[in-house]
Amino acid sequence: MTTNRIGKTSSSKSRALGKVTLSDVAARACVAPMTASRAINQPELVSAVLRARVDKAVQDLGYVPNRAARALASAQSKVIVVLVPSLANAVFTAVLAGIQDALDPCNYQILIGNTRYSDAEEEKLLSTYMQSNPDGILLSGLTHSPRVRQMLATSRVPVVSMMDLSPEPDVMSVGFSQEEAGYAITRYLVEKGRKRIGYMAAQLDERTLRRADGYRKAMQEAGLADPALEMMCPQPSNIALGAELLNRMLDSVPGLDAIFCCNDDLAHGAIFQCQRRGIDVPEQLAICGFNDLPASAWITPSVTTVGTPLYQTGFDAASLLLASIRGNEVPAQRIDLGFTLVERESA
Amino acid sequence: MTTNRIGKTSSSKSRALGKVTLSDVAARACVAPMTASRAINQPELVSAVLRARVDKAVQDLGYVPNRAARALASAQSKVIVVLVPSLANAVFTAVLAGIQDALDPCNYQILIGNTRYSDAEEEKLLSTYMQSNPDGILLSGLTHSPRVRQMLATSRVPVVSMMDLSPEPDVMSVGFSQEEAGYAITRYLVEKGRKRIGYMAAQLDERTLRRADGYRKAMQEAGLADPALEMMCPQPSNIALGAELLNRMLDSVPGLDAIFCCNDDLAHGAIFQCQRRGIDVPEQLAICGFNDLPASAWITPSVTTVGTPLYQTGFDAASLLLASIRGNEVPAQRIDLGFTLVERESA
DNA sequence: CTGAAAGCGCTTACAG
DNA sequence: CTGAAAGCGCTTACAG
Repeated sequence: MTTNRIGKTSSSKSRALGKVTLSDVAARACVAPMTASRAINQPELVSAVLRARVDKAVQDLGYVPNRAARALASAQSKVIVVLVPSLANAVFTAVLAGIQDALDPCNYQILIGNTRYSDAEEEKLLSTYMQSNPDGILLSGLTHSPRVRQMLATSRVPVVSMMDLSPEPDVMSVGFSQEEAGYAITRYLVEKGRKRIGYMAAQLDERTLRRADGYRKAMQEAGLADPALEMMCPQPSNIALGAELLNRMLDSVPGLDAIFCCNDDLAHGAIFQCQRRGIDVPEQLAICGFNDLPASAWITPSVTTVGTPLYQTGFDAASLLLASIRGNEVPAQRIDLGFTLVERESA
Repeated sequence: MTTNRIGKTSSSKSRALGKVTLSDVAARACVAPMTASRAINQPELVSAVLRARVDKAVQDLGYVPNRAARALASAQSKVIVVLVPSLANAVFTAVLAGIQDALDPCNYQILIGNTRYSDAEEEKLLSTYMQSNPDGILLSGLTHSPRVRQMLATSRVPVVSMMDLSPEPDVMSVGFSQEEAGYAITRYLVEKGRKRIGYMAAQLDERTLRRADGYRKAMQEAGLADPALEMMCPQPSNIALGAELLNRMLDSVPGLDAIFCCNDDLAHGAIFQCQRRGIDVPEQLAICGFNDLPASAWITPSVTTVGTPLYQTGFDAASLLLASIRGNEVPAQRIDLGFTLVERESA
């Protein structure tokens, strides 16, 4: 009941935070700091009486453990670093939701880094986050700069790559084959009888390029390949760019009758622009997207696209990382979550 | 050139991370640890000769500072906590982008917490993050649970609230008046001659409710108020819900000739559904959104909405927090960034 | 089940 | 400009 601090030991001398420490709790509970520590972190190892005294002291004093001190003493940070190339892109916020749900029960602190599709940013973020001695790292994609690879290697911290599958057996990865997905959707258009199928890509990150590989493979097999059909644009992907690139492709590619957009944003922009220009989709021009973002089901015409396991990728990648951190039998080094073809009105 | 570790002192006994420490660097550079620390953190205080020796040792050894140790010794975490109610919502990723840009040069570590619009989650996240002794906190919104307010008060950490303006003089806040914005867009519809103006809201977070206040005020002033015009739905906001709520409002509100949607997602869904049902927007039904998300300019009809200073809110809130942390003259406790009416085709 | 000692890796505060 | 000492708040490793 009483709230005056009996036995407060931490002097308010110099560097202290002036906060309640474990020693304060211990003093008030009349136990050793060690016992207070156990009562809080491994209560089953402490007798009921002392545990109750410590609990009460924690309450009375409003004790908040100091994470830095614990990390230092235990050499365990309870930090997991997640690096994504974008937060503006709904793709990665969906992945993040899965990660959060998987990590939530385990009391890890998640350090989210936004690399903005830049190797230099990734290096900078990683080297900063390495100072926190993360217990594990979640990375987007398979290809990284030499410096990043080196930091990862020397740190010996478990790493799981998300979004694509690694061919290397010792790399943990969760996602699906970007190339196969690109192949599948192109194949779909070919089977619909389309002949002049364009590929509209932005950002040109590694996933976009893998999808392009799949696209090319399908086009070659069908005898429809033509470099003029590819519109590769390094700018960030968004709706406005989709509209612009549609104009450009229409101008530069004679006979164009279908477009595979490397993501849904671009497809939305292309479809909106077709509406404005009075181009009938899919009659005159079939348009496909990628990732099946929420709007794709609602736009008129609704968007044929590739459904990708975004949330599940995050969830499974985090779970795999957790297993690896705990030294458990890792269920699989490589989790292929697959993808689905979502057939709608636009193609 | 040589890379064998002369003078490596950290024994690989028990708890150590087995990593290179400041002492290792100091030993290799033949200086005291203190000097090595200075050479790294305040190089201007160290002679050029020693600085060079330390730099070389850092390079040779691949030294990575231990953030936990520094935090503990200096009582400064260099951590800033950011709590947002959603990451799926583009509104908050835009705010986050501003925060990142403002904090980027200052070497702060950003801890992003997703409260999922839940007070309980907010409490849990905050109490976890408090263990990191943050130097500052960025919060979304003005209203928080008693426990959150208490944690904030006892910690004495600087806090800036984002998204709305606080009436209290001692609360730092950056954003704009949600109520005035709701009033302004409703007023706009009134002046367009609309009589039966509905309010479509989801999530029902505090901002949505303030906008409702503004809506009601405008409707009352115009003598058009009618509770039947309000569709308040606590579910999370998204396009699908916008479509569904449109159906419900059309069924339940006779004579409805306009809708102010509490955000653009809802407006998009409503417009898509109107397209499907063959309802002419804005001829038969005017539709307005809120926040001016990228798609709003591209949908047909393009969406009349309220442009809000999302990025700038994040940037200015972070800057204000930084100033407050540094104990600088805080330029203003309350930064009103205003909003704009974006007139397009849908209303 | 409980606790005294030592130490995690760094920085503050001081002395030279 | 440089450094020896002490300490940040906690946990490991050990002893009882």
